[in-house]
Amino acid sequence: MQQSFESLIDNYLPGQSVDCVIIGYASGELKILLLQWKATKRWSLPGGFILKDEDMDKAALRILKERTTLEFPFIHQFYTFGNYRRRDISNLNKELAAMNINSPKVNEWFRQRFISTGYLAMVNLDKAKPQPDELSIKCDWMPADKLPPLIYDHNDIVAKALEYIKMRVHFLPVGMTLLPEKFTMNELRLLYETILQRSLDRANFQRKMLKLGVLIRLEKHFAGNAHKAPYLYKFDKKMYNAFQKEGIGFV
Amino acid sequence: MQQSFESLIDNYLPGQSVDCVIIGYASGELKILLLQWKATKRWSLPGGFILKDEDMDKAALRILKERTTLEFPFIHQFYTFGNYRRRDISNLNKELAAMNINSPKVNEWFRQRFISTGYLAMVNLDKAKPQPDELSIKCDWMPADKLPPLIYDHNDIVAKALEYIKMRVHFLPVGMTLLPEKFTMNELRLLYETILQRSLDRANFQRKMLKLGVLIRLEKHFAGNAHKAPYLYKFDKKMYNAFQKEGIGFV
DNA sequence: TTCTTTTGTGTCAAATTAACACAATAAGAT
DNA sequence: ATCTTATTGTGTTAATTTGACACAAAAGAA
Repeated sequence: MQQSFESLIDNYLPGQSVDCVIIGYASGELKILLLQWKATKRWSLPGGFILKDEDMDKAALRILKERTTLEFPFIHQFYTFGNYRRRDISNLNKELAAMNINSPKVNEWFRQRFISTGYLAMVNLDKAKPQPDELSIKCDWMPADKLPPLIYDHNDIVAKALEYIKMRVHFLPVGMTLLPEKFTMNELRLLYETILQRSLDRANFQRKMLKLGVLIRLEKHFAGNAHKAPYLYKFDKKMYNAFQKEGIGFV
Repeated sequence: MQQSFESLIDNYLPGQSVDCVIIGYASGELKILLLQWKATKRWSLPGGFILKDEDMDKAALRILKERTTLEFPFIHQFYTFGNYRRRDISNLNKELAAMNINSPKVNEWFRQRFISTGYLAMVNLDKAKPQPDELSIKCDWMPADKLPPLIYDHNDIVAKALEYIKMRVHFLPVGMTLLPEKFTMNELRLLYETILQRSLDRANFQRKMLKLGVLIRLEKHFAGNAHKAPYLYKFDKKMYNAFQKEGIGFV
């Protein structure tokens, strides 16, 4: 590993990184995909570097794919973090030593100042299979509202991402990649409530969503419960995409 | 200049830049501050580089101050442009030659790939005094809706900035730095119409703005016209700031 | 059957929006 | 002084949206 990363360094743009906030959703909770580093046991966002001939967006997609083995139809760049002291590297030597890395080149690489751009991706937890990389001990989903302390400014990055998705949900449909293919109106509303951190009136939410025109009603879903069976819905991809492309759909 | 920039290069983060979209407002038009380069006569946004020990936000403020000799109470980072081929440097040699720059170091600097973060600032045109720098022939306000072709991807950067301010104006007060200290309700509404690119009902706009609570009504303004004199208003800075700090004031 | 729980839709007041109305008024014209 | 013109501040009213709650239908268990 040590060798391989050292040899890769020359392919990357120095000083630039991408950090991905991968949001998943399960059992009424937003989860964030985190890595735990072998050496330090500290948690961080999955991130990576940009190849010298690679668009930054493409780098984000590549990194996302590496971590989740999924393709993402939508990713959202939400902010770039450029504070001088955003990364605390005071323990870098120890950390690299603990990883058995003694290459001066690698040391120098991580010692640089990095400006990092945050990308948000959303994924259905059933589909995403976290893949810890060689430097990480674990790769796990953690509840967004009680994350452990993360390295550098990664807690700030997550906070910005959550703020960003909260903003989006106010005027754009959200859920395509967070929910399974078919879902009930209740599941969709619970997702919205989780994102917005407040409860929404069931009746009014349903009316509003149906009126928007991004949902297609499917067959009923008999869950075996002793009560009326809800309809299943799926997103009307054309409408959903149209909304996404409109960008911030004001005016 | 050539010498001085060459000597400055070592102080800057390589591959990183900041581009500023400085929006001004006058006579019912949004204007963008542009520079015209001596050598190529081509127009560009005012931009600059980030000092190695400088926060990126601070770099944006510094660059803005250099161009306008103003302090900005608010700047807004809106997007980071990281496409591999965003800068066309095919004529770089000619351009540098035309500027009498033959330093290989400077050549190499501009030949790098840059990832650039866009910052938006808004300024009252009466106050801002454009300062062409040594490499620029002109420094001028141009109407936002009919800009000349700009270098690199700067037209895209402006488009993103205009989209961003359009978004902001929907849920945050805008105008503090764009309008003079005192203004009429009509002037404020015209600004909003210019940003949103559509007309707004005069009566309803007035009611809504007053209800928001960010305006303080001042004395009447007798313009010497043969009709009823309008009130002047100023922003209630406390309220205005509160709105800004709430960030994207959703819930 | 009856009971429990959840769903889809209904209702209705309150708030907001959109469109237009109109008297008040500043200053020039008569 | 009075009339005229253009613009302003506020009023009105219908249409639409929002928020809160109501209620019958329905699925399965008791």
